[in-house]
Amino acid sequence: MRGTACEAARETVCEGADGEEALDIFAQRCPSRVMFAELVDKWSMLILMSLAACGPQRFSELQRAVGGVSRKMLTQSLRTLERDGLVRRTVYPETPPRVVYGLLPLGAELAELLAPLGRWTEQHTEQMIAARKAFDQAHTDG
Amino acid sequence: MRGTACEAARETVCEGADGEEALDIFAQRCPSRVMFAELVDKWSMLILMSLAACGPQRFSELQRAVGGVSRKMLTQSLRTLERDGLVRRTVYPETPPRVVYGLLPLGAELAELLAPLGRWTEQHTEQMIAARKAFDQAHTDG
DNA sequence: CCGAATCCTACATGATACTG
DNA sequence: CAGTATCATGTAGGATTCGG
Repeated sequence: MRGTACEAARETVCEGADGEEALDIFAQRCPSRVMFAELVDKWSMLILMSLAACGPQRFSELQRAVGGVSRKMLTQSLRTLERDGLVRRTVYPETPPRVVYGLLPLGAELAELLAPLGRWTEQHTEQMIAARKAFDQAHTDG
Repeated sequence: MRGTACEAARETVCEGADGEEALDIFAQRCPSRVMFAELVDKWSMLILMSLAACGPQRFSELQRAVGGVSRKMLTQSLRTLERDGLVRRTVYPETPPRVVYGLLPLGAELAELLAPLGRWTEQHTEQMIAARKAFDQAHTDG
């Protein structure tokens, strides 16, 4: 509930001197907000969901699984996920090299929250498109 | 589970001629993917979460609640949410004008999936920052 | 096969000023 | 108060090329 007073001082520097629990994604400069902004990235979320649904995958498998992702964005997103402790990168020194990405516990936890979001989107896409169409028609008389 | 074969043809045009259930956020050109990419927007998600946590709010209240959002982005995000049937905009023709935004059922549903995501982020921010620090140190010898 | 490094463009976003 | 319009710009992200 974000505390008792929703309209209260939200400009708290997000980390009180003594009180804990001060991390707040609604606070502009809070580390939580920064992390949140990074996590709610299209590619990162799809990657996590794919790894959760299909298990560890190679780079090229992931690129095929996540439709439309470029090598650059895939690499970049995987790096960030690895850096934050969500994904583990394993290199098998063969020739040609084989690299496998898998979820760490932290990433698996997060992926469990993401899956419902993905399902919900698929199940309500038509409804939202219909709403959009209605909205656009109602505003045709501009 | 994304069907049985995870490595199967993901390039399905996302909408079979007869079969339903074809909406797939992993498919590049699927309407679901487009919607998904729109929904996982930093500002939109924070707005939905704020409305869910604090109830209907005025424009300026929302701007204060969602730290760092500009009027432009707030307006733009609210328009999209309204267009997609997630948020309702109510104008009270007073002077000065009063405009209140509230969740429609569809938006409330989605917000329920978003709240855990926000909490999880706040609860694991420190852990991710620690992982990041460790990662960066391990790669200092580059 | 798995990336890193460059280059380059379009769009997202902020800043600012104006309106009803 | 609640926007809209315009301009400026940074950067996300695609295309391409090179390396291990």
